[in-house]
Amino acid sequence: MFAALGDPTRLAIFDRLADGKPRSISTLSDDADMTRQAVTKHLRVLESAGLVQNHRVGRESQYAFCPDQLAQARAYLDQVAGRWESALMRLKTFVEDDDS
Amino acid sequence: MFAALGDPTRLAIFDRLADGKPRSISTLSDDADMTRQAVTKHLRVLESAGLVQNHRVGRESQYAFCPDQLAQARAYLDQVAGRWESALMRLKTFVEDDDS
DNA sequence: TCATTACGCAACCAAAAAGTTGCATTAATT
DNA sequence: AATTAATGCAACTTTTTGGTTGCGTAATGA
Repeated sequence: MFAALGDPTRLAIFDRLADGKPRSISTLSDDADMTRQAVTKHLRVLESAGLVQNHRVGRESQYAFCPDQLAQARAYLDQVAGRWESALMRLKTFVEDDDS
Repeated sequence: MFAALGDPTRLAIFDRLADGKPRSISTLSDDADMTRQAVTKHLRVLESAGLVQNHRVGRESQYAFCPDQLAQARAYLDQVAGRWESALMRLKTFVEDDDS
């Protein structure tokens, strides 16, 4: 998941789709300075990371933002931050105890 | 930053350092099934992403958790989630207006 | 002092990732 | 029916990345 967002191109696409509007591959390719195939590959990566969803309509395949994994990433970061905070707390307590 | 956490080995190291205790390179290498040099490289990547800090003490260099960038990542994800939420709101309003 | 421990640097290698090109296919348009 | 627009598939090239090995150096300890 972090790996999927780790590429600047993919992060840009992801960021762009965060407004909720689904977009076709060619639409997304238009203002990316690379081939449609390259964009397609990136979209597949984002999709298999669960960050984006695809469904085909007519002759074009629409990619849309998918919030589930995003929430999971936030939860993980929160958990890490929590561990760090409580470690700080223990350190503070230790220092205070030592001080008395 | 996402790229730095995108590698499983680096994520493991980062996660391990989240308890606040600084650790030396060799300590971190001991229970990683790879060379010390490989671990060193990963630590450098984490450091240049601002996720970890290094300071040398005696003959060993201690790497410690660094919360700043973590907070920034959380802020970004929150912002994206926020955009998504408000997009949902607008859609809901639109549907309701359309419904009346 | 001499061995050992912890590290840095640089070259090297293999595998994966990013991107391209060419061609085939399906759907929409006229 | 013929053309065009949107995509898929596959092979290929080029960088990047993850990892190793070899060697040199600074700090520790006996």
